[in-house]
Amino acid sequence: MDKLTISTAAKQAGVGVETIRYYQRIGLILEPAKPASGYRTYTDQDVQQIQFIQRAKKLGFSLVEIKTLLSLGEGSCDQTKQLASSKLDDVKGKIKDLRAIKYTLETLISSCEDNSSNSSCPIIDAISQGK
Amino acid sequence: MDKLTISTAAKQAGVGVETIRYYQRIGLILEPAKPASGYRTYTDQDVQQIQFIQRAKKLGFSLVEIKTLLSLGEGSCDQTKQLASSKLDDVKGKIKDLRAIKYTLETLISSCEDNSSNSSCPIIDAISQGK
DNA sequence: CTTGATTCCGTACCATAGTACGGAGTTTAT
DNA sequence: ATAAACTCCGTACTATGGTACGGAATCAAG
Repeated sequence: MDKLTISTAAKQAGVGVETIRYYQRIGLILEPAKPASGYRTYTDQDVQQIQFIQRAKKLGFSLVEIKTLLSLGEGSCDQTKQLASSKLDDVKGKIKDLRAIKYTLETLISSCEDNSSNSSCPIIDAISQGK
Repeated sequence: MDKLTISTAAKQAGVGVETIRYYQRIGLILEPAKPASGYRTYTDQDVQQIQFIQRAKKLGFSLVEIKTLLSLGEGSCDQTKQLASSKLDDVKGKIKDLRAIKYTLETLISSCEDNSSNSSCPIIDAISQGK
């Protein structure tokens, strides 16, 4: 089970053909050499690599970061760990920001629930006044 | 203190001139009428509206959603509340996703700390294997 | 051997929220 | 009154992660 066409490889990796081409365009994966005549062929390794990219994406890594991850490979555990740690910091920061937003929205929504007036809106008022 | 130039208005609202023009282009705010000759003038109300937009952005609303918020105004508290509630749901969903990512990253990083090998990396291995 | 599906490749387009550029007109300061 | 600074306006470009299009080449099936 090697020698896949691009559409078969895409199907196996769970992405679209255009996504593979896009990854090739930005240098995230290599284009298999083109045979003298005919279509390029993909291997299981290629599929694995695309799946690696998809899983790294789910962890919040950007394609640029994933490029670094791929270039580091197995042999640079320390640098890889640093990348993951800085991503973890990002994630923690985002969670903190979102929790503040969540709290504010909850407050605004409940102030709206206590509102009997039909000519004013506490949410609009609050945003207008700078909270 | 009315009759501001665009750069004064921008400064007061805490945005760039180009941001004001951009908001006008997408119909988020109105361009003041152009006097027969000379520069358009902005009022304190215009500045207030730009600040409203900035505050709504900080709550996670997109410019399209803010457009709706502005068109609803004071008189549609119910619809405004619905918009805020659905935004709250978004935020909660994002927090949940980020917490899962945070947990995974923490696990990966600590597995890296226990790693003495210099020829393999548990993070890379985990992403390769689909966790 | 012809038809239909696939591939290849370059280029353009989508959303989002701006930022930059360039030339012409206007205003302000000296 | 002239130079510097600001405004106006349209258009293009930025980043991110793809998606779409169109024509030519190639492959697979009948």
